[in-house]
Amino acid sequence: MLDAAAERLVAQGYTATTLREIAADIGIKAGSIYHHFESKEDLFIEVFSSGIEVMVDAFGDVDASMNGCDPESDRLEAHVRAHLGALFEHGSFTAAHVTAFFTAPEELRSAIVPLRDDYEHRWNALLADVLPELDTARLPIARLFLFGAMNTTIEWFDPSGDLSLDGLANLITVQFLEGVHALNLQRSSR
Amino acid sequence: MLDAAAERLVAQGYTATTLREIAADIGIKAGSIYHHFESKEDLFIEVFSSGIEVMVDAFGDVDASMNGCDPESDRLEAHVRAHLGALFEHGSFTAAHVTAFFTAPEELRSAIVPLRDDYEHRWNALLADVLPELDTARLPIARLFLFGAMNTTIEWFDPSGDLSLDGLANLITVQFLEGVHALNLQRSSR
DNA sequence: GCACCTACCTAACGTTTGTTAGGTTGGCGG
DNA sequence: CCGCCAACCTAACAAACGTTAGGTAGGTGC
Repeated sequence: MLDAAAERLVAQGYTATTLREIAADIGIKAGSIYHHFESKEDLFIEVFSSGIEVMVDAFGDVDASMNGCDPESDRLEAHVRAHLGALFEHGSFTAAHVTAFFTAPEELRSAIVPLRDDYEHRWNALLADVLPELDTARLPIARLFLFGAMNTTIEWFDPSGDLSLDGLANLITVQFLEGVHALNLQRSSR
Repeated sequence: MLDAAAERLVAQGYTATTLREIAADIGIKAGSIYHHFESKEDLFIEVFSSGIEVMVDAFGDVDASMNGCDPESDRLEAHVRAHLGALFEHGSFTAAHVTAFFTAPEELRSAIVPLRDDYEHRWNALLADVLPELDTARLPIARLFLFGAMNTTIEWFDPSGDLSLDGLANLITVQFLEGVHALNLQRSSR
């Protein structure tokens, strides 16, 4: 049922997704949803936080399997791969979160923001490790660049096409790292 | 009225934006909208195509003022600056298009897609000029990377903050160009 | 076999939505 | 001064929405 809700979210956004549709998708009636959730908002809070949980878990797995000995760029690439994996390989929860979060009402969003912040802080810490030469004030911007590159892939990337998820992760990582590197050179030479 | 509709679109998405809200914003009643547009869908088709028109006009202005003699990287940066200008300096039309397009029903979207394609083709041609060494098969992906970087700025960039739009355009352009350059080196050395 | 609980259903409620038919106003052209 | 038309209004319509009250089927524990 959470799965069905997530898929509808990706396709239609929050307001356009009706409880009757979700109920029909899983073969029950709309009223029965209220036996499991208190309200529509409550249901989608669960969907959105599951989306973050998938990302956080993927992040933690990479952290556990690569404890510092690899080159930093490989570590970053593994995390990029994990984030893309959360988007494309673990149901629609993360995809729903990335595409539909801003279509949800404000009250719902503010219940989710703390979880989002946690995930973003982890990435900030990671980027501070990988890019020690980067001005800390520029760190959030660098993260937003990387998130932008990763998250917009759901609008065009096809996992069954020529380019694999591994390949895409490598593309994004190299493009990002070299870009930031070039920016640093440009700034320090002025 | 189109302005009011665009602002609501950015804030709430398609389905959550009601005709009564738009009417109230400009001081009329909902029924009166039908004197100017045939339907809600019709109204928002106008909003979305205005959003593209702003982008296309900005693109054309840059093309007219920089006819080939500048270094290609400056030309690209000018186009990036123009795209960001369309997002932040010319009302909410383009912003509405970028944020809310996927929240609109399919029938509406398919009426807009041809205009979108036209704009994307222009960028493909531009990138082919600026990056002649890039494999043409990789060109659409490079464009999507660049679009991702530019378009996600509406979720975080504050034009009145420390970083100016000129500065942001430079950041994105350098990051993009160097990133693509590095990817080419990596591929050709294998 | 009785009580109980979970999971569902039916049927409706009040509200809001896009939309429409018909009426009112004010200004402009002749 | 009359006719006309654009721009707006009022008032309602059917449909769809989230939500709720009350009822039913089936399984479990005692």
